[in-house]
Amino acid sequence: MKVSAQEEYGLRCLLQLARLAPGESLTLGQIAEREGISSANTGKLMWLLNKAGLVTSTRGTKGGYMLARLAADIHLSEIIKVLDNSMLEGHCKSYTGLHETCVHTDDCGIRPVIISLHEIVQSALERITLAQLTGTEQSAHQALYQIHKNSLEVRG
Amino acid sequence: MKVSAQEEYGLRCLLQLARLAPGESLTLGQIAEREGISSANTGKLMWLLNKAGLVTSTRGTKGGYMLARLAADIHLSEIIKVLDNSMLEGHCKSYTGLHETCVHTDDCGIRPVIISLHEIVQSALERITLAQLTGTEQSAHQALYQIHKNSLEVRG
DNA sequence: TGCAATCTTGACTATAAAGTAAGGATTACC
DNA sequence: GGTAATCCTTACTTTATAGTCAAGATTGCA
Repeated sequence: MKVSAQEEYGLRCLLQLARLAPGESLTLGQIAEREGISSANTGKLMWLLNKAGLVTSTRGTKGGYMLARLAADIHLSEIIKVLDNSMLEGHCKSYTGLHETCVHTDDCGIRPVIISLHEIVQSALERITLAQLTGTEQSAHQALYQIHKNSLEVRG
Repeated sequence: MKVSAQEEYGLRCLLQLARLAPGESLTLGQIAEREGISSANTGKLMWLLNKAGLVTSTRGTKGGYMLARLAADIHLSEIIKVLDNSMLEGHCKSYTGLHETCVHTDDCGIRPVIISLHEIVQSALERITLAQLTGTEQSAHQALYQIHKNSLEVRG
């Protein structure tokens, strides 16, 4: 259970764009340099983000990438979904009903756990926007920590 | 961000053992058959779980696997940790301080998010025991859903 | 128009995760 | 002791993920 490379670096690239002043843009090379990854790899990620409508791109000289919306309107849940929307694709195919001979269809104690985990993570990601991550490291951490702490307090 | 195959099937194998009456055990072949995966693969998973002290094994005729503790004393957090304890091993090596030239050391907006996500998931897994999963599908789901719902209610 | 800068696309390679196979070691039973 | 059942261990194969490369398409500018 880990954040994939694609998720992490894609999010990093978006964060670079979110830190720009309004109207500014960055080229592939600039993003790649700031993130310390190759242009080729960055290109692949930006293509995904562009296809999903999270960024806009312009080609040719003076081209580059910008966020398609305000950073405050882009939630982490949407970003993660674009970069790897497969958390619910369990290895047991019965989740999606595709594999009818699966031995777990009747008495599966695992599926509800995976579904609940997905909901918990998703609801945390829905509460954080790109804009919140552009602040200091401390403020971003506090925002998420608050969510975590809340869930602890209620249970006692 | 998904549950790995090793995590899912390892958990499934433990659940088979948790459903046994006290003193009963299952062989590799029996576990494999019930889970619909190969004996070879099951053997690898059980070896991991045995090494970590979650199950005990006896060799030879009449051998097999049992839980090393009561199912009510085994929390999902421990199981996941054994099967894939790498959620915090981010792709950016600055998380662990291993990669000193990482461009993100000073101004990393991502690390706190990953750390917080880890804490949120971990705290949910700490609240669920294997015993809770042996009940009906409904009861297990409800246990986790409650945690999720609590975190929502506090935020309003 | 021609050139340079840029994004786009598809095929390729490398690395990590998952799964398989086979022989060795241990135990129970006769 | 011998034999059959079982777990243990290492090496191998397959598959999925990550990352790279090179050629193509679009744009701005002289």
